[in-house]
Amino acid sequence: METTIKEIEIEKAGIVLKLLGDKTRLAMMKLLEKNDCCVCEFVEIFEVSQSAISQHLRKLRDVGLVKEQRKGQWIFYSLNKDSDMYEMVLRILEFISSQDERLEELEKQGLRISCS
Amino acid sequence: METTIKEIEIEKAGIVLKLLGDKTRLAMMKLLEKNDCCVCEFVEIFEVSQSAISQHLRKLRDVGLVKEQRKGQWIFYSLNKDSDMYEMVLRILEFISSQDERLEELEKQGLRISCS
DNA sequence: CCATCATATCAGCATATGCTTATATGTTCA
DNA sequence: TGAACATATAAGCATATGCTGATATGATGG
Repeated sequence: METTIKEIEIEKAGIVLKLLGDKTRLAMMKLLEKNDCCVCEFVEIFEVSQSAISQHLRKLRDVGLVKEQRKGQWIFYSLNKDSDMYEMVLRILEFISSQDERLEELEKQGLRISCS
Repeated sequence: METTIKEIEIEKAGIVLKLLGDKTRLAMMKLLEKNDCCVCEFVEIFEVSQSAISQHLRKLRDVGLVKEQRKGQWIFYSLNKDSDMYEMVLRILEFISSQDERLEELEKQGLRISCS
């Protein structure tokens, strides 16, 4: 049973692929595939400043790949399933090796608990 | 019947996605999905210099996404089916709208014939 | 061999990108 | 309200990227 593929204009696809073409953003998206994450978790996981994380998330949000949901003090990000690009993004992420060890590492350090 | 997906290290996938994240390269790859093309065809299709095309092709070749085959004066490029990335690339290209009108346009102008 | 065509490479430039630091905004809780 | 925490934004900088024009390399055919 073939699923129908929603074709995407090349300009739009190019924008999405460029976004995914950054190692940090790609890892963020792969993490979001399985777990919603808050900004502070990303900051712990990736060795960049909170500002850098925030800027990455904004780019992803600006093209509709992720959405945010505030929970009190924290803002949780998740994949935007309503995006035209969602299907393509999922297909791409299937090829990416899991990044969950990064989360588990956090868990061990007790850093994940802070946001839940 | 599910096909097994070959997972890719995130660094490597990032490199490929970044390459595909350029509109010109993405269109080139989409064209190559269905047709081998020589450099001069790309030059006619895209409104950039021969130098620019050559540089794009080099990048694609350097990471193994395409391969070249000389035929006399011309060099024909094709997708490299032996690449670790081939499967992922195909999956991505499935989502991209066809670029074949560009080739047909060439055909009309009689420019395609020159390279065959 | 030389002119011509096809392609690659080099050098330089303008713009895009990703990062940091500093600062602003928003939320919680005493 | 004010301190502390979470997140976003602004400004500035270094590097990456894509392009052009000039030139080099390689093949063809008289």
